[in-house]
Amino acid sequence: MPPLTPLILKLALDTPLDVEFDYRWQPKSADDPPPCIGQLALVPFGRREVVGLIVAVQESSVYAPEKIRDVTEIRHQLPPLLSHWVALSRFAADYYQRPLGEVVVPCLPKNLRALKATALNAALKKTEAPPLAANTTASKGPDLNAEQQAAVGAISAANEYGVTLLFGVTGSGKTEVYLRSAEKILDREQRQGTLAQVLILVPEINLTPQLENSIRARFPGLSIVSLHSQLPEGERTRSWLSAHLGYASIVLGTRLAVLASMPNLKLIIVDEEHDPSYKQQEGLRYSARDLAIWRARDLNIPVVIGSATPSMESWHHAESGRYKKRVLAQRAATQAVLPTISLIDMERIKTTEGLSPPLIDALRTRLARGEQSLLFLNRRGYAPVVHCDACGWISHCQRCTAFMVLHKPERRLRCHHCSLELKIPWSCPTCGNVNLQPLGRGTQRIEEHFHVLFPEARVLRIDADSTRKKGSAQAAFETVHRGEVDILLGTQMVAKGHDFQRLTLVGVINPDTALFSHDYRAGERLFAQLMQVAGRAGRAGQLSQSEVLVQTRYTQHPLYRALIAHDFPGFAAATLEERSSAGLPPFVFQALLRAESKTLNMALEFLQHARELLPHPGIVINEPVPMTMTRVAGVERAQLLLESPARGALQHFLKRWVQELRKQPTRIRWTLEVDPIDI
DNA sequence: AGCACGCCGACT
DNA sequence: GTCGGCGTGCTC
Repeated sequence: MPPLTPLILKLALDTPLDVEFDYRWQPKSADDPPPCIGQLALVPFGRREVVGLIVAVQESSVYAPEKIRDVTEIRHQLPPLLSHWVALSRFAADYYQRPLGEVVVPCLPKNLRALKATALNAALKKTEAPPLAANTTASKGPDLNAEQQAAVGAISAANEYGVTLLFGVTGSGKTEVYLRSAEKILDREQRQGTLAQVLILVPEINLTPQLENSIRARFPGLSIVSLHSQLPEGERTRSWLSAHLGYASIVLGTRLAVLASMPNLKLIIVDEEHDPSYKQQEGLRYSARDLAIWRARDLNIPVVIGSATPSMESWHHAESGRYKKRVLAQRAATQAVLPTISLIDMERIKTTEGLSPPLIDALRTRLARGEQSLLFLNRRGYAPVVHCDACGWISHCQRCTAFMVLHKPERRLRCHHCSLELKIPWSCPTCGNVNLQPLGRGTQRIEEHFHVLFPEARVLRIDADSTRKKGSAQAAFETVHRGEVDILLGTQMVAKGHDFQRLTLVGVINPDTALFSHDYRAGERLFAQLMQVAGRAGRAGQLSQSEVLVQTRYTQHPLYRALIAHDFPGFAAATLEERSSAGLPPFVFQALLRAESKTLNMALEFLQHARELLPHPGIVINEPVPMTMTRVAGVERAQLLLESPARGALQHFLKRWVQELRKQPTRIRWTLEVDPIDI
């Protein structure tokens, strides 16, 4: 019998050390199946055991033989992750400057990286294969208009990589284009006898169940799974396995689903592509939209990104011809028309509790007609600050560079940035004055005033505070849909997704602060948010003309002029012009090094040191500066902005720079963010 | 990141 | 006399 020769396996493990670890695998018998790339393995690591991904199988190691430890177990029961998936993970790791193991291990469901394989085995048993002639026949959807048909035709005809930007106002039927394109591609592949899968990414978890139900109804013969972070662990494992085994024809998920293993992926759709929640803000700080596009290119398949208010990056690419642009200019429901948007000039008008007479009149009219109104104020709580008229005391948070917000129903002052919470002080902490004043207005204060103004109206407030309990947001929205609410009032939570059939008025209070933000993306976000909330009105069409009223002190501001004209292209052109002349993205590429420390000086000194660490031709490294919100929960924060007109040059520098930074002896926590969206 | 070892202050 | 603070060192 020939000697059984051992193999060396290289594993990616979930550790900040940016190396792959060598392990020995010794066959027990001649027919012991050898491990292969893409399989998971349990290995001893230091004093514990961990699950890692096999990224190479070799004959020998450069590492001293006595230091190499044996693999504990290969997870043969799980088919290997394919090279496309590993390539995607490797790209994400390189691009966002993290070790491969920190990408590939945490994105697997917990049951796959557990030390015992029992849960994995149970989930494998429970994950059902679909009937092997799967029925791709879709139930009949609504008729498409000419624009929709043209978009579906172009998307589904493509047999190769290409990015289509589907630019369509809310209600123009983008979802229908997604579903019809998916249907055509699944059908085409089935007729060719190949298996196909479609990945649909959406920004919000709470909008997923609705879309999931409508997709299920459309494709009764197909297996459809959803993937998002709030899924119970067992279900998440089964969904993931279903995608990985090729059983699920459609995977619907939030940003984390972009890293789902889908061996037969043929089409990717990214809905509301501009939405900031596609950007992961901790750990691996990736953009799911950007990774989706990379993935499509690697697989040579089409990708559709859709929005009524595309990101400047995507719009720029569409204008330059790099992406194909498809426009849906009309609302799809036959009688539905766009709402009229008007500005209320707050410079000239007297208000009561922040509400102008025209807005109050409009609300009164809707109440009389039995129609619904929505009031959008992106500020929760009763008042953002409490103030003492006598001595000037203001409700600062002790631990953050922020104010404590007054929450009247809870009788608390709350910091929205750390967990700090205090009883409302009965008198001024410095001078004893009992007459403390709430300054400014939040949703609670408007709600209180509505009860005075319209005692007969049914008012419902929806914000993070009113929906703390699990399922309460869902329940609140159902109340609105049942028509049991006359005036809906809320923060950005009410701006997304829901079609309110009886809604004919949208009021916007105090959107102006974003116009003067230090963050150059604030305008882009405000425009998107206002278009989105405006889109809540007039979806059904059978009621009277819908109206959007925006209270502002800057009626001549170009953003508002474009808004009332429903002119996103005009707004985008002006914004891109500004970005180009100011040298901002998408015309330059950025990275941000952030440092956290007990004192601001330590953070700034570390960044200054980092700045001088390496020569950096072609890359501008700005002065270290304190972050806008310098202190959060007692930690001081500063940042360093890097800019370059060349993405490749920036990437090349970051790689070497991070290697140097990791070597620095430091007690300072730092993070690097590539393509930051909050500056 | 974990997890251990190691050397100094306030408690049963 | 021990419990425990977090400094520093290592992980194939």
